[in-house]
Amino acid sequence: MVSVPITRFSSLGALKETSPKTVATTRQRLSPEVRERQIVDGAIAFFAEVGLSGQTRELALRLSVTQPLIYRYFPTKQDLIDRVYEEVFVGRWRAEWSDLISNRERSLRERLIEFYRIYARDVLTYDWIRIYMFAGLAGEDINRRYISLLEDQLLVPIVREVRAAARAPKPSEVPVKGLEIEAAWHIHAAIFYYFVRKHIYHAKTEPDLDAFIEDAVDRTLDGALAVTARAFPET
Amino acid sequence: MVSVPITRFSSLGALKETSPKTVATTRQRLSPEVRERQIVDGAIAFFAEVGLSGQTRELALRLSVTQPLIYRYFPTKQDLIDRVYEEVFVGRWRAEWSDLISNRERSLRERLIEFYRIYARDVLTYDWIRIYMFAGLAGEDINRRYISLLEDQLLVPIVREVRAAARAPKPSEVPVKGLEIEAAWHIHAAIFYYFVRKHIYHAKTEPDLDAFIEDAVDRTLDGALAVTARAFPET
DNA sequence: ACTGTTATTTATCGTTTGATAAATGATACC
DNA sequence: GGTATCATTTATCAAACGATAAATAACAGT
Repeated sequence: MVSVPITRFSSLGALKETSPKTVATTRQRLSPEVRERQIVDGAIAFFAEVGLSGQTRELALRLSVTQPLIYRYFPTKQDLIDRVYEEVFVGRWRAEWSDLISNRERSLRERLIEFYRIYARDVLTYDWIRIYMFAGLAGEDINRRYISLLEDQLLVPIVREVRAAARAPKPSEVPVKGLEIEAAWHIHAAIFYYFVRKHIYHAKTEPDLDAFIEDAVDRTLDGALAVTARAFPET
Repeated sequence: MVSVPITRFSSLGALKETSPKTVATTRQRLSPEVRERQIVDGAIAFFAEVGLSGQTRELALRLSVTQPLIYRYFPTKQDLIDRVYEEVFVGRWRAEWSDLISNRERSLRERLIEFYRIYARDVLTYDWIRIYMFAGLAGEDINRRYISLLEDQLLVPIVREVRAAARAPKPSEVPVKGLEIEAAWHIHAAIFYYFVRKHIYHAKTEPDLDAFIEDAVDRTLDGALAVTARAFPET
């Protein structure tokens, strides 16, 4: 009931050294570009932590900004969420990763290990995996679109390489079965689930990430090769 | 503003045939046990679908009941959520599943296939996997407790059996490494992730579940055996 | 058939929350 | 240094939402 005057201060350090005469307990006027960037970044971290039903007031509090200011930059909360989706999901996939998988100058094992090291570092972050899961549970089609991308750009190439490594016929000769795609998913699932346990369940995980990825690729690739070789006994 | 009288009717068919003289557009008085059961079941389905931030009013609507009635059975919404957790998570794990894994009268492959067929049917349902993920994202410790249970009752036994099948030393002789537990997680992840794709992302998945499970066990177990055998070359 | 019990509903409260309008003040420009 | 611009804040609204109190009616027991 009693409106307590909240002492605000910049929690972001010096974003822009504008006449630091006083210790900025006063209002801070930033350029729209900088402020928008700050709101989007804050929203990503905030929604990743508490979910997309997090309140704009609490987000504003974390940004050390008043809640209506957010509405100057984003007309509705949904607009902000859409921007977060765009920011987090669009453009994280690198086209060159398909080439990395398909480059037969190195062993498939090495290629997969290198790919998943990069993918773990650049994609499977705390923010990404949580927002991805929140979006999935909310029924957004972003997940399905991303899965389509993965199948085209990652899983199908992996199946092709597994076939080649197992000296099995090319996909152009013998069509890819659904279970072979699922097998490629197994490799992916091993890595993905590790980060689900880490970032969503906050469970204990193997601390040596490089060793884990190497081991995960070894085991799941061995299995995929063995079953594929068994399915195509003749060369 | 205008309070529209909502025409209610029993959407549950005949729960209890109490003098079906009229077609029950009137208020239905159930025994507390039956009503509570109905609310809990409805809450499980409702929260699984829309998340734990779903509104009690909408839940009541789905139950064809008024919102305050829920509060007669559960003092707060959190109490209802806790009850949902208890109902969904507690007691779904069967103690005999550990024995199933450890029973060497059959091949490990067969045991794992049978276990995961049962586990998929009894545990990895739409309701369970979604509420489990919602709870994880909300930071509930239920997930961590469940993971501890899984490690003790499932993963450690699997590692023991993999060691035996690969003619490697027993865990009592050579301690289990973190990566071996992770390898057991790979098997689990393959199955689990299939249902995440199905129930959370609503993505297309292999329609033949039995075939999928058999194949998944084949591939991931092959990999686990190969790496374990490689790690212990001598018998 | 009458009556007491209590399951259920109607009405409503107080807070939360997304969103808007008006007031304020920091900065750029002359 | 004065002034216009507009980024930011203060004040507030309306709907949503959890929760409570009082009224109503279904059923059991006599």
